[in-house]
Amino acid sequence: MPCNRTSYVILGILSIEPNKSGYDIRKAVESSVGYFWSESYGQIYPTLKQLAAEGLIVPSKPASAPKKRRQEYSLTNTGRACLRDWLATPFQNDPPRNEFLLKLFFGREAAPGVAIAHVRNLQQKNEQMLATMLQIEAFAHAPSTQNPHQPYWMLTLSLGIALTRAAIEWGKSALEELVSMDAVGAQDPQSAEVGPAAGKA
Amino acid sequence: MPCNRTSYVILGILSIEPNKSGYDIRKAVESSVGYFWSESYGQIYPTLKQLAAEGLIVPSKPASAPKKRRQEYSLTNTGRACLRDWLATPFQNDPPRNEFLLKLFFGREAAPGVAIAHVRNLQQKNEQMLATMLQIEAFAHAPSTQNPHQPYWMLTLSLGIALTRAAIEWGKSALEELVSMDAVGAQDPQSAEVGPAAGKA
DNA sequence: CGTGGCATGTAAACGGTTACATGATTTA
DNA sequence: TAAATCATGTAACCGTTTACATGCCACG
Repeated sequence: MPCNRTSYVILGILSIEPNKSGYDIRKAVESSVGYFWSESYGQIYPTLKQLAAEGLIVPSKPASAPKKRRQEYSLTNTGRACLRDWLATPFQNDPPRNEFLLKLFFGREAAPGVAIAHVRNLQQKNEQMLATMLQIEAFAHAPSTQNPHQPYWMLTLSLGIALTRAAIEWGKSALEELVSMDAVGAQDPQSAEVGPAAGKA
Repeated sequence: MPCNRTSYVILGILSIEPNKSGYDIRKAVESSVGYFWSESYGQIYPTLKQLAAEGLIVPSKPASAPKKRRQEYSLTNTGRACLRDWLATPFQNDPPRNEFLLKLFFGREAAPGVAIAHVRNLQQKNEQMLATMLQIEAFAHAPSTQNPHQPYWMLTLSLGIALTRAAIEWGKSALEELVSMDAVGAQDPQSAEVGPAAGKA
């Protein structure tokens, strides 16, 4: 009866590939869902104990090298059922927290070049991210891997690519706008009403 | 010397419009940066005390109605300097946590219609969000409001619009793909049935 | 007079990161 | 044998949400 997301991430990873240790799971999270999720050891190890106590996973020693100080886990049937239940319930995304947008929103208060620097910084990160995502996509298009999960993985990847591309396009015009604002010149701060958004029905 | 983001959000809001209470600040956050930030009373009220103790804001009674049980605050010079310092330092966005993408990633484990339902759910949310954002944009284009902050606010808005549009476009093709996957799966006698519950090693 | 909104706060619980501690195993 | 990496775990701390408690004020 877990309710925290860490549990489900672990169950999900183990549903794809059993016999993983806490260490493995962390690596797997990083390299698979790393662009939209993360887990730390401080979460993983206690949660593994808890899941085992609840019977959703079972510990086992590695068959190949049973002497190693290494504890592997696999899904039980109830664990798999639990994962499926969670998958079938509506998602609820966390309230977004974007420090970049926050600094841009208050950008008027800062020195003229500050917002520009932030946008350039974001552009750089996004371009790098796009490049690696495209690499992954290209690699996945190779006909070698026939994996039943692949279509779902590709969908998450293509959303990432689409969003990053949109952000980069936005960044280009935002930079133009900010540069032209700088050229026009700075004015002294005044109070005004706080906006926008609000519509607030 | 604050370092938590709540402090800076409060300073930022007060930099735009002084003489706000904790209650006001919460409303202002919701209606201005609400699409990419949020603060709860449990954060705001203690932080206000702390900021006042540090001399970054000053409490005052409302001039119009000094009898009201209401504590307003305004920025001090050091408070404004502190805000500016923070604005000038590089942003670092939180590791993203997207439950939708998580459920999509593990979608193969669920019943066939589950991923489709999630995407449709997301589409609906995004379309509604886009509509309200466009409304705000239209409203802001009215020549009435001449506000020095407006260009920065509009930039955050236009990023929101761009990202949401991209997500909606992605959603359309994702739905097509998922529907066709379902159709193929239904035809294929072996992969049609249960997922990896019985099989899948 | 009662309801709903304004307004301020606090305590508990939760989720999560970070830093630390420890030691085994592999490889150079 | 030294260094890197595999591997497990814990304790402290931080940020955040939630639920709760309180009471004022305006309006019908």
